[in-house]
Amino acid sequence: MRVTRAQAAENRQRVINEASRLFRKSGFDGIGLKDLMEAAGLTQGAFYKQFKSKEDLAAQASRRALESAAFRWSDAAAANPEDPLGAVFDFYLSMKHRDEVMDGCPIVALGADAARQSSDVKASFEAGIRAQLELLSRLLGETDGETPNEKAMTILSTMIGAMVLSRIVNDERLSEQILEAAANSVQSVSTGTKAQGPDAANTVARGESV
Amino acid sequence: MRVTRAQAAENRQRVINEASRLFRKSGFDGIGLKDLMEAAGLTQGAFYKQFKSKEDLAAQASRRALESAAFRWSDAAAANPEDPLGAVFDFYLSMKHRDEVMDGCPIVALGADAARQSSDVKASFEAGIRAQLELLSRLLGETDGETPNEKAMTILSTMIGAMVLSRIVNDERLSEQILEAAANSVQSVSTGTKAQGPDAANTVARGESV
DNA sequence: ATTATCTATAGATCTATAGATAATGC
DNA sequence: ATTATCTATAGATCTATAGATAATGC
Repeated sequence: MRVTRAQAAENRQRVINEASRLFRKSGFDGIGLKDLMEAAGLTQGAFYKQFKSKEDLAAQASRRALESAAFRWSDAAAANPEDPLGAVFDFYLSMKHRDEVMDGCPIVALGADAARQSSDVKASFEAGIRAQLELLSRLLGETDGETPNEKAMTILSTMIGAMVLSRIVNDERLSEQILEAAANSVQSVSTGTKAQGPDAANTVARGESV
Repeated sequence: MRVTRAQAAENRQRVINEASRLFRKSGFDGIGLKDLMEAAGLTQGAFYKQFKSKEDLAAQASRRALESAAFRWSDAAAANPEDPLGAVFDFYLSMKHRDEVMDGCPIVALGADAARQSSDVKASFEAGIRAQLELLSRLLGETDGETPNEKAMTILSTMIGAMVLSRIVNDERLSEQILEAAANSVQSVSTGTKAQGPDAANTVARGESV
């Protein structure tokens, strides 16, 4: 039954990865150790050789989720060198992102939960939030030393709030409108221009050619 | 043991009120029926004469929480007829609000949870969100018929996102900066002016005299 | 010899139901 | 007679631990 040290380390990573997805889907309290371990192909009994407690896993999984989010952000930015910032907004504020809770932004999926968790979990989130603020600041061209940048904080707040709202409401149309309004807003905040009419601004926010 | 019909109705309201607070504090999955009923001075056994299920109570309590939030918004607006919108921002984006989870904005406290709940719970939230959007639109003087208003959606997103973020991070200073950045932003979006320097804008956002 | 994982289980807690009780409401 | 609440409990599930097992690592 025992496996190699390398295999055990790999198993541990798989548990953390699955947990980072399943916690986002169900909340920290919405899924048990049995299901978390089974998702990684193990049984519940193996849990406590790898983790101190469920809370410990929550902190590890949160860190992983936020690292994964950082990758998605920089991937999106890298995919469009013309307008990296617009690409980040475009991907983040999309219906696709709204519908993929398990792989989407952990701040949206677990934000309310995280505020109630241990300081370790919150530390995982804080590190991820700082990373996103720094990326935004850099793309805004406002690395004025005094990080975190105010404009970046505003933009991140708008993005997260919009995604939270768009996931709560039943009305598909309202959900989409909220995302579009946020896209227009962050776009105009980032360019320093005043918001245009919905249609024009929306086109810009979506990165389509004019 | 039986009580009058009026008393029973009152008991029911007390359960809903307590639940609306305790769910915000602990999440829908973070508190059980036993504790919810005891908070209202009853025992667990009385629950199912009043509610169909825990999920049913979650929907009722969500509605109550959002109604209560609506009152706080209009109270804040009414308290400052000179600048009702600024008063709403001021109260919402305050450290006090950040620290009073049980009586604070349910969208922030339960947003991530609500997205996973039944359609009934989401309907409770959606109604409350629409009410807040309408109040914001009205205060913005943009009741252009086509509700919900885009500016209102952006402002609400920013407020909610900022509060979510400010509650997650351990660092008190960062937490406060996020709220201040959001206050500056929503203030400048609502007045249509471009954001000023942090200090000046902050003064305005806080409603202090210049 | 050590140990990663397994099966099994302890003890607590969760939602929901059943039946008793005592007061209301007719 | 009806019923709001109570006590008690069923049955499921949760976190965490204990001891067995079988393979690794020395």
